[in-house]
Amino acid sequence: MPELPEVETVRRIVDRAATGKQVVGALCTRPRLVEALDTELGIERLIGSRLMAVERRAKWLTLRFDRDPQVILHLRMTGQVAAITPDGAREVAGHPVPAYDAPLPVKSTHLALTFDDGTLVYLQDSRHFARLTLLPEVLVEEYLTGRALGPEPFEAALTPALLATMLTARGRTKLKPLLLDQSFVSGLGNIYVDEALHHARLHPERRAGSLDTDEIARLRLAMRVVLEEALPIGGAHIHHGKATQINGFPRVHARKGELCDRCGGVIEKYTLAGRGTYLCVGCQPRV
DNA sequence: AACTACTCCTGGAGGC
DNA sequence: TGCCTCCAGGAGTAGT
Repeated sequence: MPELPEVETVRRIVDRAATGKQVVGALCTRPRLVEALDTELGIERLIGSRLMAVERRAKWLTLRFDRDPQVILHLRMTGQVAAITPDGAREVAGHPVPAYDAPLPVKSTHLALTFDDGTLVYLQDSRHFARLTLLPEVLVEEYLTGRALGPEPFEAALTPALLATMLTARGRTKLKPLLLDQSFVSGLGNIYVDEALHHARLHPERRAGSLDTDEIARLRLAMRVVLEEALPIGGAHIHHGKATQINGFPRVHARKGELCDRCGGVIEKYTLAGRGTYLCVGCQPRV
């Protein structure tokens, strides 16, 4: 599922392919994908606009144009973005379905932007959860602020001391649902929470307030490490509950029944907070 | 504050 | 092969 590394990969792809170029065609085949705030609805209103920057905050992308409306995009669970440049080169990121080398567009291609040099940007979303918001520039910041996003794990502001304070404030909450809560820390989703907790050798049901100083430091480092190692490989490669390991990642998620690379323990799966949760019984003790 | 349940939605997997 | 059922979960909201 698109989490911070996958969304950052999408950001880089769209930025490389289309920043500085002008929209000459905009087509949306599924009206519910697009919502408009304080502005007229209609993706075709982007025609004539020049893309100035592609920004990311947690899992939210902002496409900045030289005139309104601006675009905020969230891929949710099954969003996928592809950019095809005039030389035929293609870059794809996000959800693995459809296959990255599938001919495009496909049935689930709901949005197509054409730029002035012929570059195409497609949005696929088989389950229709992705949302694209059109809004005036003056509302972009307010919209993102309204998401009440906590700090991203990379932010310098997220010091061990701050994390300790935050954990204390949510002392009775189990780590897994807490790390999934975007208002606590932002950017992690189900995959990276499992990976971070495994890296930190912490059980997903540990209470936030029960961590000692060393464990807090481990958790902080772990969140950074798992995101960092996923970025160069374009995020996790998980398809139908099976992980394809690249450079040893992911280490637990979608690896039920396999053995932990670190301790040789068995990786188990169960449901916690309504989410498929993977952990190593060897190195993530309950206590 | 913490937790559960529900909504959005479809494609693929598994059962028979 | 074909039908059926179930499951996957990011964010938002509502209810306990």
